[in-house]
This record gives sequence, structure tokens and C-alpha cells, in this order.
Amino acid sequence: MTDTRTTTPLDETDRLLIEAVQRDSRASLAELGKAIHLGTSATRSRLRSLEERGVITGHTARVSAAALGYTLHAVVRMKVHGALYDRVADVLGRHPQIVRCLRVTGESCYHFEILATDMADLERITSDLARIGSITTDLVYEVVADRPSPATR
Amino acid sequence: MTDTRTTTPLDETDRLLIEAVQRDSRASLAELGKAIHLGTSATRSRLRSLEERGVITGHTARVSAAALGYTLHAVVRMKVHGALYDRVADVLGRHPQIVRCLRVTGESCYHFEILATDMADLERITSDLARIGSITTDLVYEVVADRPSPATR
DNA sequence: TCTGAAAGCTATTCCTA
DNA sequence: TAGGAATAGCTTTCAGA
Repeated sequence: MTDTRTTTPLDETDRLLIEAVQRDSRASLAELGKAIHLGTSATRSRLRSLEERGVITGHTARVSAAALGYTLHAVVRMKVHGALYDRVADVLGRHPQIVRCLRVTGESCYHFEILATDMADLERITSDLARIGSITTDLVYEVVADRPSPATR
Repeated sequence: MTDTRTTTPLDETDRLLIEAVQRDSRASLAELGKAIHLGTSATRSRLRSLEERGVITGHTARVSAAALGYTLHAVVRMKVHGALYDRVADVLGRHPQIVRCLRVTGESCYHFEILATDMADLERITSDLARIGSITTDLVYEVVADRPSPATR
């Protein structure tokens, strides 16, 4: 499932470019080029190469969940009975409001993050999860940190 | 801590624009405009307005943690003894490899996600967390889903 | 891998509706 | 709030090192 291709290792310029485009993915090639002391052509070819090698997997806007009308944010941990990988995929397909799903070691095999407009909406989604395994639901008071993976040491 | 300003509600065009820029934040205004059937000037003013109102909070590249050399990804839950908000902030300041931190209801007051290059690296970070509260560490086998907040119903 | 130059696009500003 | 027109700036391609 995880891609473990071995490709050319990243040099310092690649890592600086990654940090620049993590900071602002709408920056022009000219601006990104400034950050790595290269011209636009060279910057473009490095950026494209990082995308093609799967180092950069996409460029996305960060959006406030509250502004979209999601007043609730929950973390659900699920202990699964049996090998129900397909059923997890089904639930994810049914509920785009499950924005994150991790398969982990330990007691709770899956961690989910869910956005909901109200308690009834949350219950609709968690009850679908509860058909696959036994769940524990915590509400999120605050996203204290959510930041990019460090690219330079 | 959470911004609860009431602003103009989002219309359907705003929501389509949000989805377009979630899909590809490096798209030109011309491309984004196509998705919402507007010209570049109108697209630009809507995009800027969404940014200024805090609906769109940034534009960022998604990067493969494995490609950056992080072979381990862990979820840590922490039960805190006392009101140690500042000490959590300190730890976050010391360890950029803690990429996510949620304050939640329930037994474990905080959830962290940590990227590490190896077990020694992970231990260095978790042992710093363990000075604040009692922790449970799970390793992540797979990020099954990680997707944008749905903007349209 | 990078630079530089030419051509074609894209963004921005401002005015009009 | 959207469209259109003009200028400035940016991106792309390609040749050369």
C-alpha cells in the first residue's frame, strides 16, 4: 500500500523548495526560485521532478472547517472484530466527512477524524462505524497544531 | 482560541471555488474560473475574499513523509496531570516532527501525530512528552484516508 | 542541471455595467 | 458583483553550456 520506490535522494535545494511550496503553494515560480536561488526554468524542472517522483503528492488549500459549517470535530478510535478492511473502505466511501483514517498498532486498530454539522450528523456517521467494530468517540476542543512535515534538518 | 467570527455566508460559487482550490491550489485563476463559470477578475476577488475572511487559511503542498526520510509515523495519546497548556506549547516548539496536536474530551486530553526517522528518534520525542503526562504510543501502518473537508453538500 | 531569451499566457488594475 | 481592456509580469520552450 505504501510506496517504497527508491529514487534519487533529495538534495538541500530540493528540501528548501519543498519548504517554500509547503509555505505557499500558490507562489509563482519566480518567487519559489528566489527561495532557492535559482531561475524559473530550473525551479520548474525541480518542482516537476518532485511531483513526478511522488515526493510532492499534491497542492491543496487549507480550509477552516468551522467556516464550512462544521461545528463539531471528533476523533473516533475503533477496535475491529475480524479482517474488515473492505468494510472500512465502504464506510469511507459513504462519508466524505470522515476526513482522516489511520490504521494503527495497538488496541484500537483504526483512528478516524470526523467533521459534523451537529450531534445528529455525528451520530449518523459514528453509528455506521459502530457496525464494524467497537468505538470510542472524543470531541476535539482545539486543533493545537497542524503543520507540514519538516523537510530540512 | 477558535475564531468564531460571523461573516457573510458562503454561496454555491464560493463552495465550488473552495473545492477547486482544494483539488489543485497551483491552478491558475483562469482554470479556477472555469470550474465556477466566472472570469479571472471575479475569481480573483472571490478567492481573495475567502482568504481575507479566514475561510481559506493557506495554500500548501502535500509531501510524502516517507520521501523525506521519516520511516515511522506514530500516534500518541496523552493523559495530562494538571493544567499544562504552556508545557504542551513548549514541547511543540521543540519538536517540529510533532506535525499534529489535538486537545480533546475524554481520558486522553491530547492526541499527537509524530514523524520519526527511526525508533531512537521517536523515543527522543515521546520521552519529552512523557514528562508532561502519561502516554500511549501506537505506530501507524497506513494512512488510509486524508482528504479535504467537504465544501458542497 | 542550469541559464537566458522569445513567444504566448496570466495577473492585475481600473473603468463600466 | 461581474465583465472587459491594457499593462506588467510570469511561464514555457528551446538552444547552449
